Amino acid sequence: MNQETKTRILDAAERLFAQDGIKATSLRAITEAAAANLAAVNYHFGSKEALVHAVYGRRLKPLNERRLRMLDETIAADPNDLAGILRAFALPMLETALQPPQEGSPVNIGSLLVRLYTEPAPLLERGFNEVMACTAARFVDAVHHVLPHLPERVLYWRVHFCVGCLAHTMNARQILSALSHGIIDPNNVEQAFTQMLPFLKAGLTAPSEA
Amino acid sequence: MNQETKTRILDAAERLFAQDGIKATSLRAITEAAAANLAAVNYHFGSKEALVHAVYGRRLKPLNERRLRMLDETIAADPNDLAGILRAFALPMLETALQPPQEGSPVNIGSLLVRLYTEPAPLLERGFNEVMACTAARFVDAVHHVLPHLPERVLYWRVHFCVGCLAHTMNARQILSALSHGIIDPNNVEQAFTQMLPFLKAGLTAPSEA
DNA sequence: AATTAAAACAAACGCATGTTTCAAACAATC
DNA sequence: GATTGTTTGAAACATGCGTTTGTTTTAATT
Repeated sequence: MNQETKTRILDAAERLFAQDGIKATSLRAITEAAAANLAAVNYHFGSKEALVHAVYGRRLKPLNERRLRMLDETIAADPNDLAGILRAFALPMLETALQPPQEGSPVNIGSLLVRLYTEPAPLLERGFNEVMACTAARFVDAVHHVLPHLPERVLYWRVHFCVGCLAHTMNARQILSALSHGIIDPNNVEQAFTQMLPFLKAGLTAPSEA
Repeated sequence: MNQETKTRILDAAERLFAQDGIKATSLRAITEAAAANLAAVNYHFGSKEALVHAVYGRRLKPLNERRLRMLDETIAADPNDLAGILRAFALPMLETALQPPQEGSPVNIGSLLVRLYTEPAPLLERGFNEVMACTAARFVDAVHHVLPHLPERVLYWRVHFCVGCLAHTMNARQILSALSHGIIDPNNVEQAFTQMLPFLKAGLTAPSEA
């Protein structure tokens, strides 16, 4: 069983989905970029939708597993280490999102993720959302343990804002580059996290009005 | 000169673009929703791309003008009023993004905006980006005046994070709803702003590591 | 060497898209 | 009331899409 072509198609599709969107990426573009025949997608995956699922499935589960593993380790060491929690929350995402397209292609998952939530849609219902949602719930719990005084409603809002910061940092890189007149390199993982950490920490621990 | 059909098409296109995306919305869907003939789009606007420009042009400029007017008023009253600056920055956006589709349809600009930055793309280059970018630059200046000690690099990062919070609040409403098990209404403008304000304020004024 | 399964291939299918065409209906003006 | 310019209308255009088909090539097995 030769998986080589299959992998080439996955890599090409992943890159093109992130770049242009799922609906806007044709099988012809994918197979051309993968140096494969047009019919190969339907042969190896069955349909375009099945290919989409394969593309996401390959990346999403390992990523969230890594985030949860880091979270568990942090909590085991010190359940009140808010910086560590935020590190587990953000760093794996930033690494896979900002890293320049590596050899072998763990390509920009951030751009890939944003498609999941903005594409016309029948994808969101179909399962991948759950994996993200349950990871997010774990972080809500972890933050809640550090900040037990926060009303539930405030907690949810603030975690939501954290997700927004992270998502925007992963996806709107050219905006940051333009906003800063080019003096910031939005692909610098370490800098992104170093800047993000105090911002999120302060936001989460801010005095709550209600 | 009968502008009625033209307006009906703009309204329908705006709604469908926000809902399904630009590329995924066909002229047939638009003209059907607008109770107009298929050829009407090309007659009134020239092409689909020109229609897209018309849809955005109608909403984006007035919105940013309102934001800048609020910003000017705030600064005139007290140039160190960070909360007022953030209010001018976020509130007009939240109102047009979260408000349920009103009569006459100042429809969800948030969803519309996110399309601008995630759709395949030749849109971004074509001008609308500038209007948003120059508004953002004004807010950078305003925040910089309140927090003159912040290094430039840190300032840009933090404003970028603020944009992320705002964008995510406008667009990922179903995520917040799910995350909070339904106890938060993500369309409540006042609550969104009330929660966002202390978060952003604390994030912007946090001690900076570098 | 013959057989068989896996993989790649070129070609075509039916369908939806943006656009164009040209005639019909309408409105306003002289 | 005829004429002119504007707006609608139905149909067709070419193009690109996802998918299917039948055949050929490749690789492994007997």
